[in-house]
Amino acid sequence: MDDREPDLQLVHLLRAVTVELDLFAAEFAGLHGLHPTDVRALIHLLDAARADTPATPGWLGAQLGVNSASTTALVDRLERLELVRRERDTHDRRRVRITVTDRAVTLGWSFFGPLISEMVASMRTFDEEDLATVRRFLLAMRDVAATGRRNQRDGSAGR
Amino acid sequence: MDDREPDLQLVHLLRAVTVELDLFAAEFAGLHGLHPTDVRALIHLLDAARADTPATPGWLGAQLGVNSASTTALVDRLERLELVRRERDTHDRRRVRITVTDRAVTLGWSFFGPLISEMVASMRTFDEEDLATVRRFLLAMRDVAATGRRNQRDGSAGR
DNA sequence: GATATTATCTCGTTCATCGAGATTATCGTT
DNA sequence: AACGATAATCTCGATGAACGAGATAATATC
Repeated sequence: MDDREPDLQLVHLLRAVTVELDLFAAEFAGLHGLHPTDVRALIHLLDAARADTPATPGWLGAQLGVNSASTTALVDRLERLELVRRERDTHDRRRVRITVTDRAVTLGWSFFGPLISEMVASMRTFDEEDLATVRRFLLAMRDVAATGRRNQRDGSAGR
Repeated sequence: MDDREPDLQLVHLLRAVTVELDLFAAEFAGLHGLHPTDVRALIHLLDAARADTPATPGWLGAQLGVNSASTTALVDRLERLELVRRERDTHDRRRVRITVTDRAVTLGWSFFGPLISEMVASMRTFDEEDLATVRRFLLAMRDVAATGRRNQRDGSAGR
């Protein structure tokens, strides 16, 4: 907490935020008999539904960084809990479309709703220019992490 | 990605960053035969070492949100990999101090070093005032998440 | 010095995740 | 219009991370 370099302080602060959000999700998972991965999956699926992006097991597995066997088991779990449904794609019948149920939307809202509301409320203390700066910052950090991830994977394959 | 509410966009962007960082850690874990939890533990332990905060199994378990049995198993794993050592506290002999080895520091640096460097470099494109705004923002979001987590836990116990 | 509290660990069970490979559907070639 | 090649998903068996319940040991409290 007493980094000389002010920039390092920010790196750790960013990480502290991710730690808190992860713990928040884990707390929710435990309370509802879900596993952390289930919650992460739910987030991505709800996002996809809201953006009208078609979700498939393959896509979901890629989002979460788990292999195909685990993804099948994951979708099985969510289906058993009636949070998602599997539907064969009519155009490409190798594909399975994962759709979220109303129950999942309700559950997700009960979970994220209060948190999001609080966050938005907290953002009200920032003016437009500040928020634009923050957006620029977060976009930069996301890209650094995404690029770093690719480099890590590819670089290690090369040794 | 096309939220009407600009603030919601920022919430999702913040989450996108945490998703990327989690995937980065998972990637690293897989490459080194570690589990995601091991990596998370390592981060906290390296932080504690740098800040000279004494780390114990109980403290570590609280940081990660896992129970005492899992924490014991976790420390066993890390000890077997020679990333940490257990040392009985001389003053309170119920306590075990977890200290990181040089190997852990090296490993952690090889992992986070490049990412942190890239992040710091990217921060150079922001002036002092911008970074102060971002710091204020991240502190606010961290507190919202931390408070929300407590409310979630306490509120559900009350029903 | 008995009792309660705190910190860590042990045991047995459950189930998420993995690697390898099977299955089914589609695409491009000839 | 049959062919191997590629793609998407699923099955199987094995491994081990995480949990709950409770044991053990040291310290604090009365």
